Amino acid sequence: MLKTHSCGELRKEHVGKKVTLAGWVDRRRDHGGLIFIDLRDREGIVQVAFNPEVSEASHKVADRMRSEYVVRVSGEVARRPRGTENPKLPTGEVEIIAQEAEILNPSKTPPFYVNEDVEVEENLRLKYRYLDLRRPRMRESMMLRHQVVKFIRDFLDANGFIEIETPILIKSTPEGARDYLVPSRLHPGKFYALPQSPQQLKQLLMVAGMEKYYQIARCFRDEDTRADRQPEFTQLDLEMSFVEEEDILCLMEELFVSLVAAVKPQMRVLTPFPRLSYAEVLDRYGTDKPDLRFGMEIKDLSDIVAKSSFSIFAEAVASGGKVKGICAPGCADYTRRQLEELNELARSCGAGGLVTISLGDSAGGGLDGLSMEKVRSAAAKFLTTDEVKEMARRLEAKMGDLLLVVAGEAKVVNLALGELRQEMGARLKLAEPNTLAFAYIKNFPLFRWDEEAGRWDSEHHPFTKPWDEDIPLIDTDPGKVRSKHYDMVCNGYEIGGGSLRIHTAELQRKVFRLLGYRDEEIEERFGHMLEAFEYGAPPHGGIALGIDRIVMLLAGRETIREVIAFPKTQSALDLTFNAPSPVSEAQLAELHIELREE
RNA sequence: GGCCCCGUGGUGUAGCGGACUAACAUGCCACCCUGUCACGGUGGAGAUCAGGGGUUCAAAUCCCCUCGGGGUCGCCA
Repeated sequence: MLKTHSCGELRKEHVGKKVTLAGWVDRRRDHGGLIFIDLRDREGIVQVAFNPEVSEASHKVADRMRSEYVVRVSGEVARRPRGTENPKLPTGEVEIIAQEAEILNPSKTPPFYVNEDVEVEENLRLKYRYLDLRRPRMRESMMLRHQVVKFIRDFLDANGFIEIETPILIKSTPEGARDYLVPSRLHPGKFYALPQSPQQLKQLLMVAGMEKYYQIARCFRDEDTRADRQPEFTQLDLEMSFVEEEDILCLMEELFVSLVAAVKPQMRVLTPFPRLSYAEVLDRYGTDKPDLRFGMEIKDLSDIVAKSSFSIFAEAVASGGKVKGICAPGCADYTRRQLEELNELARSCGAGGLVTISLGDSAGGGLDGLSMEKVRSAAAKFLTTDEVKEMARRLEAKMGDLLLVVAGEAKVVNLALGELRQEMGARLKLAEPNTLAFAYIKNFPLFRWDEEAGRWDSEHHPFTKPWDEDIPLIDTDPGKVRSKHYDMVCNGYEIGGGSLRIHTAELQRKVFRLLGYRDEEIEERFGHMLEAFEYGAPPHGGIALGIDRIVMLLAGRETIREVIAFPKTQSALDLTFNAPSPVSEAQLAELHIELREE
């Protein structure tokens, strides 16, 4: 090794030791006589003092050093003179008195600060990702990610799981997300596809008797990106045989509780993880991935205003819709402009509009003193004091609060209020950043009617097991069939999902038929699964968790790009390599591909 | 594909019709400086204001188009 110690590890116990360090120049302070270099490596920073009276030669070398030069320094670890210790550095009690120094490689002036944590345009960071990754924030992200994956592997190993790799070149299945395709050289006109997830493979591993499988699996989906979505991403994929739903949910709960305690002990995990039904979360939070770090629940007000002379409310109820609301605490003094923004948000969700009801000013106080003079609302003249009081009471409001009420079709009302709840939660900073509020969402419908295609579609995927008692409904009322699927959510993100799977060919075939596949299609696309299920497939189930999103939440970052070493842009470009790129005519010819004019 | 936001020295920002010959901070270069640690001091270089077109006596500033980036809806079984 070119070094005997790492910069970050040196403490006063090392005083007197002769050490050799190698790393990058984080900062240089030239005092004319004395030169100080903050030397940085992966583990941290230590100050090196170049004194011409100690070593004329190395002082000369230090004179040429600049930011991000790669240098090697030998010298003695010394206690810093009294009064010059730096409490901001873990190594701040000591410094290296340089005796020898060499520049291993100079550096151009970096295009952005490596030694300061300032915002830099993201495409510049991505182009020079190798410099960006030197910055402390990114280094911490990468280390955290490593610790998370390491912990998961150790945990699952201790619980009897074995890690098995599955192919990256596999078969295209037109259902689900758009596939990334790989042309075959040996089979003209045929293509492999990159896996969207190892779903079928892990089920076959259960048929194979592996009983407990997991994989840190790369998955590929050719769909548009988001802050929490990339074309390729990493899942913790796992599957178990002979399990019931709670076996998996409890195991994952144990995993996360111990994981957070190990890698982020300063974060609080709310336990036990609540199990909520899909219908319930839509009703109470307006989304299937609620942020449960704060309340502000959506309440049904339909019965209160069914007979109201405010026709928008009364008519919504009369035509089978709902009137629901949330309470924004302390927002009674919101300006017209602020209220209009919220109205706009509600409309963008498809709502006809938003009715806001300000309860007095921000003076606070109980509802007893509420009179219509203190109510500010476009609907004020149509509402009675009792109606407003009742609504306020149900929403657990007090004077000074703002009621946000939406009327219309239940689905739209929930969606709009869900968005408003999220928005108000963010504005009022109701979500504690160091808290992780996990929950399981269960009892999804198995099928959803696809208007466009005019047929039933799987809510998740066709291998999900229905409730036993609902199986007859597949023939009579598919929309009522409940599934054995569960999602794991945390702080408003869906971080994973799984299910118990169908393990008999008979039931699997029945589901495929409902989804509109002809028998020969079923054979062509899923024959391998159906046949496998005829050779003693055990009951099984599993879950897949988004590693990128989990690390993002643990790192407190806004996008998964912050926890991926080389992420892609929104338009799926890799700016470090400039991928995708054209290929030569020869390469195309070998793959039997001819480009067509667009 | 729709909608929204952003693009000004290397970096991050200010300027939002005339006082802009474009400001500030930092970085960079030179010189000075032996206890700094975001060292300090003096001086200097560095910007066709993303690109194109238009309105105007006058455009970084207003309008249109294009490009690039981000957010989001659709999409993500």
